[in-house]
Amino acid sequence: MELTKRQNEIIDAAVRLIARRGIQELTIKNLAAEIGVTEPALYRHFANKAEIVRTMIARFDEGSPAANSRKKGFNAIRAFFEARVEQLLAEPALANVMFCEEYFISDPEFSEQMTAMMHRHKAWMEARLAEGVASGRIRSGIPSVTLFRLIVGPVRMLFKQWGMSGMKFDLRAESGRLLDALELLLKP
Amino acid sequence: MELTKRQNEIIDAAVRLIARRGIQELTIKNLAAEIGVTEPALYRHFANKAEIVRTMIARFDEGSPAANSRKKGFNAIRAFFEARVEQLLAEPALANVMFCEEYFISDPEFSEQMTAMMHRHKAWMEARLAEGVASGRIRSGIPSVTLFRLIVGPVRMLFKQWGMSGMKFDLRAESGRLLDALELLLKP
Amino acid sequence: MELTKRQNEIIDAAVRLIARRGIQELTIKNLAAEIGVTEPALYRHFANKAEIVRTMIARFDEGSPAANSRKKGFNAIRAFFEARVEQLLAEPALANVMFCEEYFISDPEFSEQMTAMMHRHKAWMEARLAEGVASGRIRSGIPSVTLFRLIVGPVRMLFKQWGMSGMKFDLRAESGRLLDALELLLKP
Amino acid sequence: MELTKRQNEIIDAAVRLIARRGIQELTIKNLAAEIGVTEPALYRHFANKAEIVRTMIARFDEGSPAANSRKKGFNAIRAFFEARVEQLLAEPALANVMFCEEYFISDPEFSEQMTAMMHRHKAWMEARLAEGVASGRIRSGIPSVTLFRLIVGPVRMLFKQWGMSGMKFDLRAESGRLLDALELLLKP
DNA sequence: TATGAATGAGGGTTCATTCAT
DNA sequence: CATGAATGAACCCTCATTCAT
Repeated sequence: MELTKRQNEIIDAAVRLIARRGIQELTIKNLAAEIGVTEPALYRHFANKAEIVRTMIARFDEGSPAANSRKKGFNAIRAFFEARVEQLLAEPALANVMFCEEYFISDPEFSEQMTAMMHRHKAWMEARLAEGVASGRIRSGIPSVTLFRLIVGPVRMLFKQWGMSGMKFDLRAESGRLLDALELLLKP
Repeated sequence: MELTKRQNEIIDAAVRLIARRGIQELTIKNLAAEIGVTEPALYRHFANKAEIVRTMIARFDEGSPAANSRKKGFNAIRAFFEARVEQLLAEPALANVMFCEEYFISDPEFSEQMTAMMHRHKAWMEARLAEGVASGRIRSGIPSVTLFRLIVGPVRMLFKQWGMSGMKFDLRAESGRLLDALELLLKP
Repeated sequence: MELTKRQNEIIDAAVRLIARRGIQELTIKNLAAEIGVTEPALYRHFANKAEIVRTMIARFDEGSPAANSRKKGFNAIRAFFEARVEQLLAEPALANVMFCEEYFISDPEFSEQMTAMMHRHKAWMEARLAEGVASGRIRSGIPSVTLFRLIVGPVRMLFKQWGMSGMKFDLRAESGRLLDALELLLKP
Repeated sequence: MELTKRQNEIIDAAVRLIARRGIQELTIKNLAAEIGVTEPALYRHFANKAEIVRTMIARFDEGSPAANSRKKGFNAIRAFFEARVEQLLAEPALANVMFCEEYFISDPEFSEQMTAMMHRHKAWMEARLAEGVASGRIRSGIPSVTLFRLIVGPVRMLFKQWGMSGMKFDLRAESGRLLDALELLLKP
């Protein structure tokens, strides 16, 4: 995804706006004011509001950890989430963006994009889980979709709580505890 | 919470609307149309839109499992979630309502209400977890907040996936598998 | 077509607006101002601007001369146009409305409506022309579509000139001369 | 009228745009896109949009038949319209441009230009009609303005129908029939 | 209890045009 | 000669809400 400087500025402003004031305040007017231009100016850089939001989601996903790591099994999963934690600490506003999905459910284009993203993540994670099971580091006998939920569910909840709490607790420490517990529980 | 017949009708309609068309479509106009009255009619029964939403959330929580069960430890937690599953199967539209929290983050009154609800649930669950640890049926050594996330995170994710998938999979079976897995993993 | 009092007021205002300031000035804002209400008020009475324009055209056509006259042949045609002249004299603003067709060409719904109207008029007139030919009062040998153009073309041009001139000449007298000439020329 | 190559390109694009998508779609943005330049580029060649439209109308009129023909009376008129037919067949897009007059009624500058054009045509045609009456080939007794309408009205209607029908009928044949009929009817 | 009519505020978007580069 | 970026004004339309009836 190639974005111009201005496009990135706009996406940044959108993220800030959502973080500070909630998704409902993400209006073209507020966005323009946040950057210091008039509303029509935004339309030189994006065709419409939907495109801004879609780009925001895509850019967020692109900042996603490289899957070409050499790690395997649970270690790869841990690395994935640790990278996500660093991403959030670097740009805390993202925490609130992560959970706007429901807002866009009615828009089929968003739904499609979000579903595609989710499926990609799920496929990747199930591959890592399979590696773990194969190498005897992760229990067998639990359906892979259940395993996926057991891991991703708590992590998402943690990220969300951190965002909703106003980043008031130590995300790195808490996510460390959570991943340790997960690793422990999943051992055969 | 005492609601008149008409008030309940309105809340029902709101739930249906969110379920079918998403939170963005919950407008006074659509709500009135859904019931078959004009917009001002709604203001005879609720002071404003915020009150409708607040009442909806509260009513949803009220349908929450009785805490006065005689069960203890993980059994109580399992019973809690099984009751939630039955509630969802009885009124599937609720699945999509459960996850509108973000939408209301910016409104301090909603935030307060939601936070209070969450804290109540958390306190109750930590008490049950403590019982489980005491009776030796649940591992010790994991911080209670982490335990809470490990349990509630996956269940919430399951409910959400069910709602977003259009109720396309067998919720009772999947939640059974999830709770079995959780019980297994949490055993010392 | 049943229109409420307010709907008729709105259509009247639209006609006045077009007459005085041209089709380009027919905006929701101007229309609302012309009636003395705010813009959203219009949307209680019409779904959108297109519906206003479509209703305007339809109402204009409805004021069209009764086809159930007992007259036959050219006499019926003459009566038709004389009635149109009286309609225009009674509401001169209509003259400018008659010729906005091009403006709406791009909108398929308008096109359809206009085409249907035109076809109806044409069918009626060709029937009258056939009567005239049968009774020997109108020359035979000229294709009916050509005859139609020979009659309607000049009349439309007259109406348009009257509108564009700011109603500055005696429409009744000029249309009398035109119809006399037409009758004379068409005689065998 | 001296136009640069680029100016002619712009006018051509304007004509195409109106022909294909209607007068409402003649925007600076669409015009620039049609040529493949950016919007400000157009302002190197024309002072503003009004000038583009005015030039378009003027160029259309310039392509008008030479009045210095040696023909007289109805023959001259027939030649005039036959030349117009050939002009339209050569550049069919013009058909839709011919009838945008109403759109510009509100603009006094356009009105003036259009009125001047019309008056010129009318004066020329009345001179030809007078020749015809003098030589006994055209009936006398019909006011010249009425005669003008009787001739120009049907022809304009034919051109317009051809444009609106998407050039779907044989314009040359139909105009031949129309002119034949006119000549026949106008004979003393 | 409900309605018809209205409103102020604001939504996203497009317009012709300008200006520095 | 053309562009990228921007703008003021205006567009149509929807929002939650009010008020007289």
